[in-house]
Amino acid sequence: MGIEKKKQLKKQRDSLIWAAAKLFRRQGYSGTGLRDILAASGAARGSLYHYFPGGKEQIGAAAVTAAGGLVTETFVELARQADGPADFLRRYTALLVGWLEASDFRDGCPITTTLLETTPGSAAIGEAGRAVFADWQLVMETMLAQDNWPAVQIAPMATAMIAGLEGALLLARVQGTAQPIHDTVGALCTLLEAKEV
Amino acid sequence: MGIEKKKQLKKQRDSLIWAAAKLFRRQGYSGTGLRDILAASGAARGSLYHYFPGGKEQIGAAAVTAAGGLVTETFVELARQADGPADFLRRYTALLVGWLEASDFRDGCPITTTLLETTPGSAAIGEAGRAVFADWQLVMETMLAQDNWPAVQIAPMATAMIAGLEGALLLARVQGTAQPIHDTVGALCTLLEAKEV
DNA sequence: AATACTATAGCGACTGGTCTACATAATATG
DNA sequence: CATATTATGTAGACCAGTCGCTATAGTATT
Repeated sequence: MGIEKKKQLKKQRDSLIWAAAKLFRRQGYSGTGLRDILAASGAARGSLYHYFPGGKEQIGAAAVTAAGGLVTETFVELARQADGPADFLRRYTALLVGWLEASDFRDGCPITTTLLETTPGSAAIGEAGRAVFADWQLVMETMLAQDNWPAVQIAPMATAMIAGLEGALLLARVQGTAQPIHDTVGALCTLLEAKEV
Repeated sequence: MGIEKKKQLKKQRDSLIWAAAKLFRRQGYSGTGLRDILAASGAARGSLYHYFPGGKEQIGAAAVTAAGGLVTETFVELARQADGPADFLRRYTALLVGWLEASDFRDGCPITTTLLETTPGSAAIGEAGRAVFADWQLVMETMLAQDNWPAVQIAPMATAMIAGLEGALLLARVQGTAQPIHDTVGALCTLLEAKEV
């Protein structure tokens, strides 16, 4: 009972984190005020500083960790279902394009903007971001290893996959089209299916 | 004489634009105040609103156009010197890594952060960004065409090159290492040199 | 004399952060 | 079991500082 109660109580905390993550994704870190987060989550100012005595920076780091972690979970689940890295990318593309179009290309990567704004100014947010990228990298590397890629090619190829996705997402948002994602993923898949790197 | 004089007078305007571009690149759009730009350029507030009656949004768009245009010029010059797209990427990588290390990974892409923050909120900045990306795309496509790529592959491959560079630059800044750039460019070069897409 | 440009004071709105008052919950003590 | 006591969490007023922007006075250029 105590545990469930605690979970209930932590609901306010979670609500704050997710409200912050959504707002940071759309308007960036500096462009989002604590008042926006408070209004979106319905919490009071006192609650925010109770759960996050470190203020905006701390909730920023928590939002990066939470939103990045959700992407990691999606990656892991998709990697489990997919038949190799190229199939993984195609499946993720389908999801990604769906989200983009549903939000009219407003919702991009939930951590990129915040990280670009706060690197290297905030050590806490930067560290959260590096941890997320490391998780993503691990998922990709595991997939490539299971696809029998030569050991020395695994890490670089995994990085190229993440970089390609991030860059394509940026272009897609700015241009308001999913085309950059299809083009970039197409190129990555060519590379992944050739395998003779 | 009149023309030169006008150029002289426009120096304040240019100074404002470049001060803005540098600050936006490091701290983002929302994170940079007009006071910062004024202080960095040495101009007075009145001058800013004289040259940019549209205020922050207008100087933001001008900064994107100017900084993006400088990158375009670098691309064009490098494309002229390089022996094909893969060589182009390797040469640009050398430059990029040099700039990154010289700034301790503080100076990334001069337009990415601003665009992510203001898309789709600001039509003017978004339009400036799309124009820059279109220029970059044209440079890449021209290079691929000269390298005798099949017509249908040219546009997607050009997009993938830009996306890869942008994503790698993001990862490099956050991780404080040039490795993501080397890895991503390596993968792109493999693709470019195979050509059997 | 007219135009182009500079300089600064000041506006209302908003920033992140602090502080105190208060409600609720868990624990301790008779 | 009932009542004190201490954590825990909520609520909002308030602060100094900064935001983008406007208005006005002044200087320089043509």
